Amino acid sequence: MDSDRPRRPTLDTVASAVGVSRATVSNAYNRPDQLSASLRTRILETARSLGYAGPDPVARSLATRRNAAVGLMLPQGLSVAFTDPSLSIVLDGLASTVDGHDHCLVLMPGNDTGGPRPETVSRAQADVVVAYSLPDSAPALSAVSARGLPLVVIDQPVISGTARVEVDDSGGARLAASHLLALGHSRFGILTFALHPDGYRGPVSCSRRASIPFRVSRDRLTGYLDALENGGVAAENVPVWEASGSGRELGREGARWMLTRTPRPSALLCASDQLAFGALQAARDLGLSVPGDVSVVGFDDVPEASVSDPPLTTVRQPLAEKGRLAGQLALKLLAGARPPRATRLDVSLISRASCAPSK
Amino acid sequence: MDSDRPRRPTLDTVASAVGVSRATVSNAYNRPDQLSASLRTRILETARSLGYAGPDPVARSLATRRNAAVGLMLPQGLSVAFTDPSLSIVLDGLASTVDGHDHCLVLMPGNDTGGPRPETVSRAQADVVVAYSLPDSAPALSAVSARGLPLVVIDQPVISGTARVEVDDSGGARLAASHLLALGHSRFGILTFALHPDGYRGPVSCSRRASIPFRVSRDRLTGYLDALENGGVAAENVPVWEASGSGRELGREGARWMLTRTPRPSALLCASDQLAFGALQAARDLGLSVPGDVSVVGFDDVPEASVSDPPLTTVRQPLAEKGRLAGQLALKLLAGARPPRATRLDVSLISRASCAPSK
DNA sequence: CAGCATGACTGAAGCGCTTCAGTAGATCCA
DNA sequence: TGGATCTACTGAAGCGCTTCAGTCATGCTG
Repeated sequence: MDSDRPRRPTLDTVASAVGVSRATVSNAYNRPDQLSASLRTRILETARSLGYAGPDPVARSLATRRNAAVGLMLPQGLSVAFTDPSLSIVLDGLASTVDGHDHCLVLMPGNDTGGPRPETVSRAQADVVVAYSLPDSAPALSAVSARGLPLVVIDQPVISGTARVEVDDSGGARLAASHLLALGHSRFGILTFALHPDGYRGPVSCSRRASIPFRVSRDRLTGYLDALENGGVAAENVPVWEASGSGRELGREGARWMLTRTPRPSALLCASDQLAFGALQAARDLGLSVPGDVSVVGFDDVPEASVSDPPLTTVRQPLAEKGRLAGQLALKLLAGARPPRATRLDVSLISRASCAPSK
Repeated sequence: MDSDRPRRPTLDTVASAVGVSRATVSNAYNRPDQLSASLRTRILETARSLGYAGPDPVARSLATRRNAAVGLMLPQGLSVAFTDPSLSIVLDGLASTVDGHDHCLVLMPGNDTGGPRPETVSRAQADVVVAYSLPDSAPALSAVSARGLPLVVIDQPVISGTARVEVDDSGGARLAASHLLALGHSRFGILTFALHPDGYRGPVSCSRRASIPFRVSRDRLTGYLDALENGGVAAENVPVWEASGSGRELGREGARWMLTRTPRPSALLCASDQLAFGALQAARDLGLSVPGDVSVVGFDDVPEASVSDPPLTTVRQPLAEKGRLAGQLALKLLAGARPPRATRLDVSLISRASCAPSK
């Protein structure tokens, strides 16, 4: 307020105000043991009175070559992403791990191409990146490796040199399908979320079932179909509906289609709990009883599954754990560790009231 | 493992490989018009072949003194935050605006104190910060001003020198309450989300109604009560339940309490649609018909409100617009604009099937 | 009291990039 | 032909901080 410009104070400002070297002021903030306690308080007080808010994070990052930030790449825009409770839970595990270690989370929302733009990636101030369920060979992935940043992938296929945490999706799907087979069902319908990053929603043709870039969708779908084949149900006879996302309304739409077909399926396999909740609603809309007229299985076991009407039979995966683990891996890579072999988390079938024996 | 890692190439590496100055390489990336097209491609190709992924974002930020990142401060951890669809929508508006202008979003999740830790704030590499519905006088807010960063607040009280976007919460609440009064109701119950950042949930005592630090909760609550007083219903006779957040389950719990009181309210005013959905569920649990036995009004008008069972009468606020506006304001502040006066968005009552005349 | 740790602080070399005032040569116009 | 104007590129000064090899008193040991 007195000099030429209201330039923000820097380390130098403080240093010369106190009459010490810049290094000492830096130490006051970063290595309290390197100077006497009295000098330190003097420095900190002067800093406060000058309106110096501590070392500039960017300059610090440049000097230390560390950002204290982990980037998160999402397959879609944020609203789509956050409407999905299973993602929220994973994210929360990730964020709290990362925040607990004084690291920030930098969001890189995806767009239509199934992931963040490469430029977004190359401008992001992060020193490790977590990719959540991107389609195979998303451009964002190569952008990360071009920058030489360590990468943790969640729910993705193998990319060499990266850490990975995943879940046994096809095993879980088989669990679900086998459960329904054991209950005597023989007319099935499958509700899945996006198989391709093109926004399509509707019945799934054969050609569309080939070369699915989203690993999770692919594994769950093939898990269902494999188990059904083993149970004597031919894949051709199983209608599949692809929703463009995992929203409840999308599930409702798909289930409506499914439940108004002839013959009507007696059991619905849903690739997520959200889709299953939508299916529950669709059944209600049509005056069908669950599980009286139709059985429904979900996937994820989000908290609401235990209190829905009826409570949902579903495949549990440890969502929070997944996020936490990804966060820990990211921090380890940051500390210089080599990427460990993939961690695979277990799934299990949680049987509730949305399934009943076939009549 | 820390040994001779091949140092990443820098601008210098590329410059001397091509045989030009560093400035020219920089221009190749940032000001294509400053050099001949042929030289530019030669530089870019050499860069690629050297494995140079473009200017380092941190160094660039230091030199330009801009981060191309906006920070977002949230009142709570991410899962709580993202479970709330209204927040998701706001966030999406914000994120897409910001991403569309090549800016990243840096997340600063809150903790128990009702906002991010001050250290998180002072280390964040953002050059403008958006605060979403923090409690009055959260420490994070002073941390922002200590750093001299421009600030945009959403749903907050006035903080001088900041931009602000808000909604007429008390007006909306009055709309909702007046609607029910007009339908002849006289026994009310109010379901609100957190009034204080202490995790409490349960009935709200008088002392707790004083000095509520969350502006939104405060305005909606007083809006309801004002309108009811005007309609001849004394505030003392209106039970209020405070949920610790805005989750559906929390609403269900509160509504159960409300609907099992004697006398039973004939109308429930809910501070969010999520709480209202929970109330719908609670009514169903208790075998009560909505709106036959009890009328329910929400707040927000999230997409699901139009398809719930029954469709929800609610107060609409332009959520996506709120986020978009906040993003635009942030970008403007970044461009050097002075904080404009607060933008207040309109609300309106959307009448659906969850309310009926009192019997 | 020589010899030697120890504690407290400093100087200066970066970290990788942007930017701006120049400069050298080519082009143009009269 | 002689300036004026362009075009294409360069040199060097930062941006604000960390860090590491010193320096210099001071206290401790035998």
